[in-house]
Amino acid sequence: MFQLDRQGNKPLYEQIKEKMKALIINGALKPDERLPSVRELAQTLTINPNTIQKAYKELETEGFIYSIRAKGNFVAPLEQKIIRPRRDELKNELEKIVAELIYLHEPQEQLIATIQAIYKEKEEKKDD
Amino acid sequence: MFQLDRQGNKPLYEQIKEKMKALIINGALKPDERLPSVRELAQTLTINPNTIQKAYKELETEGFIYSIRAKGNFVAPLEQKIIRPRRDELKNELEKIVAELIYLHEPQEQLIATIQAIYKEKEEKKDD
DNA sequence: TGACTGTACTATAAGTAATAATACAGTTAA
DNA sequence: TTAACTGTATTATTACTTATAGTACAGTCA
Repeated sequence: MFQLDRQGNKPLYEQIKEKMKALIINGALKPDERLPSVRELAQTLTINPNTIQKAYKELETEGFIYSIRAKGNFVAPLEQKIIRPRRDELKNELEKIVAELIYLHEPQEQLIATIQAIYKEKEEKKDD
Repeated sequence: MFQLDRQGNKPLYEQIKEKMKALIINGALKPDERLPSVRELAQTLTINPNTIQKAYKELETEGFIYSIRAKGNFVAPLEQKIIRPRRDELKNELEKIVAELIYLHEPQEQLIATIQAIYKEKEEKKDD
């Protein structure tokens, strides 16, 4: 499914969160699709089940997945009420990055071309 | 100069790094301008000088400031050889954010308008 | 029934973050 | 030259975080 970096950079549970989020966002995991169980994924990645549990728990509070006791963890369909605040957060992070790119003299046209390329790529790969 | 959030969110030294970076990036601190001394800033923020020192040290290894022993820490002028790798890092982070914005159905035109607005704002405020 | 699920709890070890107190050596202005 | 400032380094201590380990409980389901 994915691999982790053990060289003490980021905490393992943070890495798991990021990887899972990426799979959900790029559509590799569909809404209501089941995630690997905590024990299963722990064995695959050879880490402790508690670490997976921590990652899943935070993904749930952030609205990316939901969990059903004794059945599993599942990809949460997009909820309208989550969109607005999350979009605002993302735009805030975006502004910092763009500000630094401007500081590095990134031309406006070039950055916009980059954005358009990302949209085009996602448009082509979407199959949901 | 700025304030810190003591409610255990992010480490203090990380917050200091971010705030200083922001001041450098938006031009509030000019190249070769002197930063507050570690003891001075520590007193202002009522935190430990070692915490400031840690932040400054990392800002130096990241190329944002340089330090002269017994004189102070200073804003580093932009170095050509730093630009390329840093720009690549930023574009990488940018791609993750844009991917999530697309997941949240942000229209391409709207995102581009946001980017243009940021450029316009920075253009107006630039006085270096 | 048996094997799977999520969840909870306790304990332990290692690492990180922050504070505190000193110390040393170079700069600079009075 | 002195006094007050600079960055830097070191050691110690405390609290928190990260990760592991083991165990347990209750619900699901073939």
